[in-house]
Amino acid sequence: MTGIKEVAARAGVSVGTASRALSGNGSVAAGTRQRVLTAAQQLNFVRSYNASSLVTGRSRIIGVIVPSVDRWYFAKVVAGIAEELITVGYDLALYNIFGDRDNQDAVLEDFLMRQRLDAVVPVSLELKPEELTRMLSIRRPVVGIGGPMPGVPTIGMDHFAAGSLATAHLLGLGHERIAHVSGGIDPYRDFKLTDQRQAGFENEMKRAGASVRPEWIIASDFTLQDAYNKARSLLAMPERPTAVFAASDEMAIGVILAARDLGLQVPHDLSVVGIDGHELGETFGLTTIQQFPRQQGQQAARKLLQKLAKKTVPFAEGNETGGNDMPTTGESLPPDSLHELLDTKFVVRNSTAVPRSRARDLERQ
Amino acid sequence: MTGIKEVAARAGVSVGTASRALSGNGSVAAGTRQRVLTAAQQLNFVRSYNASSLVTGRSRIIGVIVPSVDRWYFAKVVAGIAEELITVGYDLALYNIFGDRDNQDAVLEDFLMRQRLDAVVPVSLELKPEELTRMLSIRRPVVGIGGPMPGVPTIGMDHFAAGSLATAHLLGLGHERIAHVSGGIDPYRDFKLTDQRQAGFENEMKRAGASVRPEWIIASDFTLQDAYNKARSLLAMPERPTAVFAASDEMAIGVILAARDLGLQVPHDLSVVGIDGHELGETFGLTTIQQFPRQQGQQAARKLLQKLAKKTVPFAEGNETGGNDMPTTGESLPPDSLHELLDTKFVVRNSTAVPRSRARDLERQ
DNA sequence: TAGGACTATAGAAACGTTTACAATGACGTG
DNA sequence: CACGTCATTGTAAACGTTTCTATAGTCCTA
Repeated sequence: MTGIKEVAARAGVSVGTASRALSGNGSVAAGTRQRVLTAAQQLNFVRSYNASSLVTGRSRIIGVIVPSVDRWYFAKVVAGIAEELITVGYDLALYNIFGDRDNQDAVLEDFLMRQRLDAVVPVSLELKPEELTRMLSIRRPVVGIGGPMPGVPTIGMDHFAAGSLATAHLLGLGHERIAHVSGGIDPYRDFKLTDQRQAGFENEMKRAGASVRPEWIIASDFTLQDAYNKARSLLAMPERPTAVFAASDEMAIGVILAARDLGLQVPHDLSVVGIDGHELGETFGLTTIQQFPRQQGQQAARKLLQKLAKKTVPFAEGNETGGNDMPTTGESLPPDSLHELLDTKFVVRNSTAVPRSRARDLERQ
Repeated sequence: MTGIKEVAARAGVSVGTASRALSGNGSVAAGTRQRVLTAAQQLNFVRSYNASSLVTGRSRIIGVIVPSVDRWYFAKVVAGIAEELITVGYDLALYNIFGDRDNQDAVLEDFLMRQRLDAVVPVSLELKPEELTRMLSIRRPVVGIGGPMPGVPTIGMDHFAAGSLATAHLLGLGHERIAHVSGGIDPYRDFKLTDQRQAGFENEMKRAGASVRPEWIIASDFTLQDAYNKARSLLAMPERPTAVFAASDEMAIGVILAARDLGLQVPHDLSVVGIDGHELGETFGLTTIQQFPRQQGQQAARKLLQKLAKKTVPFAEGNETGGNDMPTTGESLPPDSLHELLDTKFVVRNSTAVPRSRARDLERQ
């Protein structure tokens, strides 16, 4: 194993000088640096990250905690973070929680504490206050993705606004009997996003004077399959909605498939809106509110790297500068400069239309 | 920062003893161990992984290299590996190549060399011989997932057998005009799996005396969207196949959707088979050959951990013992004990049936 | 009871870097 | 010309563990 000692020896300098030449810290005469560099190259020297981590206290590893990498959203987020980190030579340590609280606790205890992470990106993690405290106690920068976390900068989208927008779109087309498929069961039970999207829906309905029927609020789990099954039941009822707002594209497509299998025509018999911007939506012509998880990941990573750059690593930040010019879509969330909302894009395709009854009325005129 | 020194002091022992008590290596009196343990707990001690990595030479980090985490197969594989590693306290460093050769090179150079990985899992990586040599030169265990790699143990499925099986199923139903949608374009151009699945198809067709029409071999990219588009062209032709074997479920579903949109009935006008076991397949009633990427990941991880357990880390292994009782589905690959083939499961649902013409014949009898 | 085989412990030397400190010399300024 | 400043370098002390070596004690057996 060829270490920095050998390099120094070959270049005829001390290890200190060699280290300075190699790392770029401290001043080294141009000629000397060159000699060290070529010596290193000739010896095929690679610096031991362990050793330098030990003394510098920074590992160049960033932890990413996700509920489940194999879900569309999380996979994209991880890809975004990875994309950003790879360019600057940081490693990405992935912790997959599987929506399991025990796992989550284990991860928080076992890994975050092992001083080996320079920073952490919790994504869509619903932490209890004491867990949050624990996470912050490692005194490393934390940038979350998903919902806001007290005292932690986060990147996300405006769920309430998205719910409102989707609903307003349907109402605007003339729909009054609108169902909502939410993602609130099992592993995602206490995800705030579910409540917020639903709140946006209900709020908009109320504003328009449309009634929200409890039996038309369907709790699903973000999977196409489950939404399909539940939509079949819903749409088979004697009285059915003319439109469905699903809290995710996958669920929306489940609804579309269920409708098709029941012989209903989308959008004429049933309009469907989703949220996400899932690739599947293109093929199905799904009207949706696109978010950009990959960019959320990138943005979080950039924010983190920026924090890492200024060596000062505060425990928890009261308030941040320079975060106030962000696009705060709608007035749904209190202006919290810690929680950065990324823009979404409303994409109207042909899964939504004027309801059949209304269309007849219009023709008649 | 409370280190092992403080713990030792509080327990009234030397650091050596404290280390032995905490790590479980070497002998420590039961009472002493207990005292050390409680001291550690009281001081909230957490061992510095950097320091111990430095001296032991093992980092407890395993690198996983995937083309793109946000693809179904890779996400599942990563989840499987993560699941296995989390239980034994290993960290997972994720390298997302994005199907980009430059990135791939950068990763190989920058990361594998940084002695910080205890082992590497390349998944579906097509390496040039010199790259393979380089990867093995880090003298750490390597277990691949996907195709076989010379000198490296790998986990995968039998692509040729799957191609044969899918085709035989269609032929068995009476189909003769069968098209194949393969996954051979752009980022996946030189994936061996594409060729093998196609070879299985062609071989089986030949055996049955059915003709393989070049214009019915469609190169796609594993995405639903692209397969949908290409299938629309294919199925709109005056003469069209009665069945399609797609090299992945996502593409198969793209074909089904295209057929539906053209007014064709699946399975009566068109039978479709896929490969994968994608969850979407359930909703579409897709006949498919299931593979289990998550289990492939787990298996690879287990194999790796096992290698890691016996400290001896060979450079490259000529041959392995204990790997010969594996399920070698079909006679498609030379029996190579390094390449472990995991079982697949043929799931017949209702996207395949006797072709309409044949059905009429049968009725007539 | 003497000797050997263990067990439990302390002490100190690694592991491979970075960096604080000190020393040297060159250069510019009053 | 003397002195301060600055750039360059060497030396050695960290960083926080693990593990090797040595020593003292304990127990068993011949």
